[in-house]
Amino acid sequence: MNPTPAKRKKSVSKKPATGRLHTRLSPSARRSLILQGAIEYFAEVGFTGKTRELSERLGITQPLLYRYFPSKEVLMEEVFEIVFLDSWRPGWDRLLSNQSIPLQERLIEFYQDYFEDSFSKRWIRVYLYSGLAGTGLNHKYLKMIRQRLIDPVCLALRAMYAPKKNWGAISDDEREFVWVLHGSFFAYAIRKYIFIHDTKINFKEYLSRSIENFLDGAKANYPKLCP
Amino acid sequence: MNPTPAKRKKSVSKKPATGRLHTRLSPSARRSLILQGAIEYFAEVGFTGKTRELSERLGITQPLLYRYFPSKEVLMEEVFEIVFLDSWRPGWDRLLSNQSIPLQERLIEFYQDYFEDSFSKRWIRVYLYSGLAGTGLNHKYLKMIRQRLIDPVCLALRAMYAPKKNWGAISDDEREFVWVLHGSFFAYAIRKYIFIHDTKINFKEYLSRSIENFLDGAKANYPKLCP
DNA sequence: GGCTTAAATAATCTTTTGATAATTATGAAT
DNA sequence: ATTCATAATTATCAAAAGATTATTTAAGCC
Repeated sequence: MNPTPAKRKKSVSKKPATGRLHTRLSPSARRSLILQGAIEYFAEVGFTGKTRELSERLGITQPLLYRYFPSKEVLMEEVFEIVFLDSWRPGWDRLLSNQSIPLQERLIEFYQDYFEDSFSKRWIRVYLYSGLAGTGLNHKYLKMIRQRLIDPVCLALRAMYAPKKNWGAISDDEREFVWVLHGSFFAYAIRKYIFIHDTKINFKEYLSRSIENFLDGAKANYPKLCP
Repeated sequence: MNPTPAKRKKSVSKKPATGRLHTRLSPSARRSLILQGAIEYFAEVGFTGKTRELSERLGITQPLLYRYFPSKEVLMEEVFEIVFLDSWRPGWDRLLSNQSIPLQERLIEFYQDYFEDSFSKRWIRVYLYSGLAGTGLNHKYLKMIRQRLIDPVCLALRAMYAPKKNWGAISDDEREFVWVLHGSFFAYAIRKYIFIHDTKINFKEYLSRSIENFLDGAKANYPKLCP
């Protein structure tokens, strides 16, 4: 039996300067702030991150999160959704299919952007955490990459190296051929940002060299994929 | 105030067949069993897995884990250690440097093994969890791969495609060239086992095609890496 | 078979953390 | 300035999960 129910320490206001104890925002503004903070936070610490810590960073109380998101899981799902699906620049579709530029240059430009946006320190952890957590979003993401990146590159390779062949629908073998390139960059990002593997290379040179090497191989081997 | 301290239900023995309530093993035997079970368990569910669940699988009580490992973290670290460092078959060193076999065949054979052992459903999650958790083991692992795989392949590429050039020490540019191949397979494993991406391809053909494509590119581009 | 050691268990503690209920106080409308 | 709807807080719950203590019991030894 506790003798006295241990009176709580008087809470010290975290914004002492202003007279207001807290700011009152419109629901949409607050919701958006929370979401942005959550992306930031989960990207950094992973999805085992704690709601209390998140709220602290946001400068709000933990229960307030629950006013805007019914559960941590729902909040996480919205973060996934944004990171996975809203991270494709619309211009990339045009770029990748733009036949007036050599494929090599298209790929270099695309991957320079893509490393800034997606294969970045900011996102790469989210991808992996999401994958490990087994959310269904992975499939949506892979499907998007297939439709907007893999398949267009397949078509470009056909046009470049075997334009006269009688190709049917794009096969999984062709797709895997292109995934090799994409995967090698994905793995590079993991090594760099997850495994913290530092190398003294010129990134831009690395990029063009990898792409050039890929295309040189493709010239010899992609045509063989025609049934 | 609870009226009566709620007598616990009489526990039902989980091994009812035998007369013994539990088996008594030597410390080393029990420890080893726990470690094996932990590898199995954490590989399956990740390192957010629960000690209670692990103990249940092992057919022992949860506190018994603490008799052999002071904390869950220490147990996890031992699992990492085994998975990362004890997973290199000694024969691979000889295979990769065996100049009497074409490099292409050496690589195919190596990666067939490596996909069985390391880039397997069993291990790939452990790699990623360990990386995300930021254990120091990543560096040891990368160093091992560099010394035993990347560098030997670099030397083989030099010997094959530019034997007369005057190479110095292996450069990071050369290493990254080879990491592209390794990374593309790593990414393939992640797609397959983490993102559960199913493709209808013949794996062995995929493997040889990727390696062939890599080597065809290397023939044209690896010599350019000579300073 | 009885004795003893320590392997193993049962019971329990404690901390962490997601979530809810009750209360306060902000800022727009009047 | 007063009112009032609701944004935000304080206080609290409840379950989960790592860890500890006290007790039981299996197996080697005489």
